[in-house]
Amino acid sequence: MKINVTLPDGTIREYEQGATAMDVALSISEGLARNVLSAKVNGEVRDANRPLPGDCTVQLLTWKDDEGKATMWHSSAHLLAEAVEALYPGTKFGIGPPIENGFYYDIDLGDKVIGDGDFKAIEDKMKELAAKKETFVRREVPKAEAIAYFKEKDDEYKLELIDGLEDGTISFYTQGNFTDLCRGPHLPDTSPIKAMKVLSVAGAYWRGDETRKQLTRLYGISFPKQKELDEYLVLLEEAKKRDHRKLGKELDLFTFSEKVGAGLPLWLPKGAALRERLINFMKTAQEKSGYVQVATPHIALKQLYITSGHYEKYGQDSFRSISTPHEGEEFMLKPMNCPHHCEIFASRPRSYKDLPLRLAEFGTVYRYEQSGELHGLTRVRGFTQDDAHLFCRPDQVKEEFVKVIDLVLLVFRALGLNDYEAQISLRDKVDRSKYIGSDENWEKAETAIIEAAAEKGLKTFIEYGEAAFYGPKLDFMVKDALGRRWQLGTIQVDYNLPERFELEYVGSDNARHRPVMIHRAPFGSLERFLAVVIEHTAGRFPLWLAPEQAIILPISEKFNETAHRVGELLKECDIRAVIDERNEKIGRKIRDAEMAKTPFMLIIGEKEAGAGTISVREHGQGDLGPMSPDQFRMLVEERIKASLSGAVH
RNA sequence: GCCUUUGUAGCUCAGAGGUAGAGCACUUCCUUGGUAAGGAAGAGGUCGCGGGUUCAAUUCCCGCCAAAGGCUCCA
Repeated sequence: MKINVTLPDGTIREYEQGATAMDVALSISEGLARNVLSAKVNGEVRDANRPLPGDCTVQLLTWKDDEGKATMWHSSAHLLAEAVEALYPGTKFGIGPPIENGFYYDIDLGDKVIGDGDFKAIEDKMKELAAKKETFVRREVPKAEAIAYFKEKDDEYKLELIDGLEDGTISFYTQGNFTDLCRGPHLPDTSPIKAMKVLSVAGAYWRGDETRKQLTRLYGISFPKQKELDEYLVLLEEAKKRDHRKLGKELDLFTFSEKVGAGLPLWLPKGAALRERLINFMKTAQEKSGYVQVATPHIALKQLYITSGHYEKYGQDSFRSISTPHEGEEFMLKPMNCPHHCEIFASRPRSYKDLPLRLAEFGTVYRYEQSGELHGLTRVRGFTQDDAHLFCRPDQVKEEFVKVIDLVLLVFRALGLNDYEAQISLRDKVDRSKYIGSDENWEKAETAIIEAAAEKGLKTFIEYGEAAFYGPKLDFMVKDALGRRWQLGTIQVDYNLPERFELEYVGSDNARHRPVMIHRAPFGSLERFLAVVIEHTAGRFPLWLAPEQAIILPISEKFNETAHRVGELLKECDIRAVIDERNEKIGRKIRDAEMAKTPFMLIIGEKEAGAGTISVREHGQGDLGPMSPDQFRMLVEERIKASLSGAVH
């Protein structure tokens, strides 16, 4: 009896009954067989050495495939566990899955505390075990046996996991002396795991539940070649160098003060200049798109948030309300701008002819994040949103969505964020009880979002059940220069607030209708967005955004006066330039300007002063030679135009 | 909030149970120089804050604050 195996290229090969994916690989080439980590059989990832189920399709997975990596890392997690058990007998094990970059294992070490000083020993043990080329043996076990095994080991975590499994679907994997409850799949043996590193240790609640015991989580990563591990470690170093907290300090962008409070960034002049530039950029773009600016105060009566529903939902996690000398009067720091904007909409009767009404505000909001949540500029307690609320008729949703997408893409282009996709978050397919708003409106909005995204040619994926209870949304996922993913730019449809604030407009039928509200923030928050921009550009901001576009470097103090004249000239053509008048040699001034990542250095000495030119040096590029100030102006204009190309409409 | 780690000059970091050090930055002077660090001198720290142990604490212990890596949640 033979079985037919269909390969991805469509060829069909014949094998003996009981053949494995590894046999398939071997029949193609030995080299391929060496690289096979697991295999996709009829679309399901399985062990490479597990017998094929009969006629099937087989896709061999190697390190090049995400699933292959996942197999490698999953097996590495088991290897980590084996090493930990060998070093710390009696350790209990939670779960140990592969993740986007590597793997982790949650363990309970009892009273033993593990720190980074212990990593080396664990890595050495892992290497020792991996080199033994231990086979991963899969075994299906009856539930009773599985329970007995982990009762013996006194591992309550595994027992709890088994408790949730059906008899007949339980499998164990064993490599060397370590046996784990596991669905798999795994590598044929431990030998492909050539280079590994324990990266960090952290606390993690069992099953992510704050009320349950906190386990020790060990993060690690592994590679088939030492060189790849080294490269990965270099990438981590690069990420560290680009860390916006570090660059923020080095480039004098922002700071924090214990006296002011955690999570409350203080913007220094250069950082504030970045913010201003982003705000002006967005204001200009929004004006073109028919937005109007509004302004609202930083506090409002608590009742406002009771009306909006935010108090009930988030009141506990907000700043405590502010009381006044007046008995019973309470204000709150505003955690969002939408209720205020709703009241602006409601301030007078609205006609369908007024819609869409697009209210925009760079509104600073305050939210009490838990202390452990704070992180540089990406997670703060006070931040400024490039917020706007579009009040429109249900039939206008799609058109507005298209326009907002344009705005988001404009931002991405202007900052060189060219790798992105959009997540369309829709209702749960089955359970619709948790959503408010009529079925008809939801369908209209969901279709509108899908169509708008398609019209703009966005690369999208749909997530069912990810919509907010008050409406569907579109979120942009952006990859930065180091390939890290960020969620930026969100557009949300909201049926809830217009309902709660009883917003109405008069339709062409002279009847009252409820408007649909769209929340949108292309930057999200200026703080978080700048953090991403800093890390994406490594502090080398696009010319249009750079706080200082040029620095004038006189060769000696004799030319400071000429430098000032040039400075005035540049100011007149809106080029932001400063002068380094220090009593230092030119080499020193250049070095400092390079370190400060100033885009252009303009050198002025005897030659230039005589010829009425400036010698231009570009950051990271070197000397561009002498040119007239006017030529330099054109160069700057060209560069800005190029970096905003397509961004100007 | 919880777990692990950390907190010494503006920055990066060394150090030790007997009340502190380097480099850079800063100030002054010399130098007036051509594409990534010129030279000299000087100033600068209650060693995160508060308690405890000790003859003596910045060092050891406890508490708090802040930061880092995670967990959880997110309008």
